[in-house]
Amino acid sequence: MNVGEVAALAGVTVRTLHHYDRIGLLQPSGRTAAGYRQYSPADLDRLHQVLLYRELGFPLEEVATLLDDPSADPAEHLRRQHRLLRDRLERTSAMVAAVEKEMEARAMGISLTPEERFEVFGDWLPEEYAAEAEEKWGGTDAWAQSQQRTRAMSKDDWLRVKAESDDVEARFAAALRSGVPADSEQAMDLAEEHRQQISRNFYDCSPEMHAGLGRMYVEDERFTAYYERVAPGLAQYVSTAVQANAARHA
Amino acid sequence: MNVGEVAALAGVTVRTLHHYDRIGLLQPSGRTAAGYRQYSPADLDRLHQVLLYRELGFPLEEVATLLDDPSADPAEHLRRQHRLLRDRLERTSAMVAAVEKEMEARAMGISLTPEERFEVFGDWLPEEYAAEAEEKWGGTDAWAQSQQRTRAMSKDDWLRVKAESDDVEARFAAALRSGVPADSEQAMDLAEEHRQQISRNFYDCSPEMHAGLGRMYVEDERFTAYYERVAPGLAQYVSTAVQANAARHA
DNA sequence: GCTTGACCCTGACGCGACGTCAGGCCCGAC
DNA sequence: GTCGGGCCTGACGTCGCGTCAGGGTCAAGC
Repeated sequence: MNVGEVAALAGVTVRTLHHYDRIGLLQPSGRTAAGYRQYSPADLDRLHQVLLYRELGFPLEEVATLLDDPSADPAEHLRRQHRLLRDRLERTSAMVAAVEKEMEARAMGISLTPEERFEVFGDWLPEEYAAEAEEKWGGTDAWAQSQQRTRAMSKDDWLRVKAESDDVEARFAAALRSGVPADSEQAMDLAEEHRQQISRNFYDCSPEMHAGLGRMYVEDERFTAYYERVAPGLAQYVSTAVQANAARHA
Repeated sequence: MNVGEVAALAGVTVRTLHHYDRIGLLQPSGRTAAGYRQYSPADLDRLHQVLLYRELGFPLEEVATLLDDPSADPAEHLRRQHRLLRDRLERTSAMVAAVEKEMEARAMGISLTPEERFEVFGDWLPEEYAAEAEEKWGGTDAWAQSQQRTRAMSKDDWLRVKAESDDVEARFAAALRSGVPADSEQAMDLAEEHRQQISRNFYDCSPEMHAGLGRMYVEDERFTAYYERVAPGLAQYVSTAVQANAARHA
């Protein structure tokens, strides 16, 4: 195969293959009389490895040493790639969860601290700054800001949305008071209503996402506090109902 | 907050913040008399957005236009980020699955085509090259190569491993012949043995991974063919048993 | 009040991984 | 034989910073 074909197959540009050739990362095993690069199956194999490691963020030079290490068999590469990909999967889900949390916080008018927001990034040097920064501007105008931001919605819209969610919360509280089990059909129906309300007014909320939110309601104190202010025990109640409802939809 | 603190909090270098300042992507809202950069909570907020979009692969200039677009409220950013992150999650799982498939193919001595290997990369221009390249060197020495590669294992080791898996396959076939249901305890025990064999000899194979392999045995014709050669109906049988076993372990 | 060490500033150059011409050769189809 | 598409080799440009160099700032301790 010549460069153009390989490039098309692998989804890279010809220039990239030229580059890999020049830096010695992937030298085609042959050339035609006219000097055309000729790639063998083994070359493609190597290219595949290169692209995987590149995708995983390795600098090309390191990729070269990895692949040229004679003491590393292909199975070892696969195991390493597998491990790294799973790490990445985990990190990405953490980021997804963080974004979902932020969305829900906005919807409920709760504002997160900067520390939390950055949590999913750096390579976490914890405490240290946490306390210090908390001091520095823990109780500023964050709420007002958050409120103001939601002003993609008009004030009327916002009031309507607020009324809607107040309504569901009140009915949740009533169910809790009258002893309706949190995993009963009635409670699950309320949860479903809650989910659809979020989807309509804020962001598309799948049952799985909703279950995640449910867990958060009891794990994050601010969300807990939000519901506990409506009625004691409500956070746990809503959490259970929401998760039961998600299980029902699975 | 001054640069050092922000950098530590966000997990970036001071130089990065300098850079973002100069290109106008994130200009701190204030300076001290001595010229020290002073970052406000709103600045941190913006930095957070910047880092998210950057992580998602946007060039900084585009990030700036996104964030400066006055017609885009924060909720829209969250929705977009959420969407992009889920795409990424999907792509990463696809890559994980591809690596697992490759590992299993190696373990079973099956070799994949280059097209398949690259499938998870490019932005897929399908057919077109597929047929052509298949022609070009569909039936080369790939098998021999693959065998040779596994020579991180000595020949003796390989024979032992092969004997082990032949044994389990034979017992699967026997169970199938004597009418033992594929989701019976007996079949699941065989599946579990299969899983542990893989883990011992090739790579750490969780029940979920094993279930994925099980699906592949009936979805990919080459894996199907492998088992069908041992006994007709065995691919489906093993697949069912493996998935049942995985469900039992969940 | 003065030193000291940690932190901050602004250039300015360097680098990795290519993108993007420019100028020219090659090759199969008509 | 010529024409369009593909290939070649420089060589310069770009993006997102890393890495000094040379110099001011700030709080702590003496």
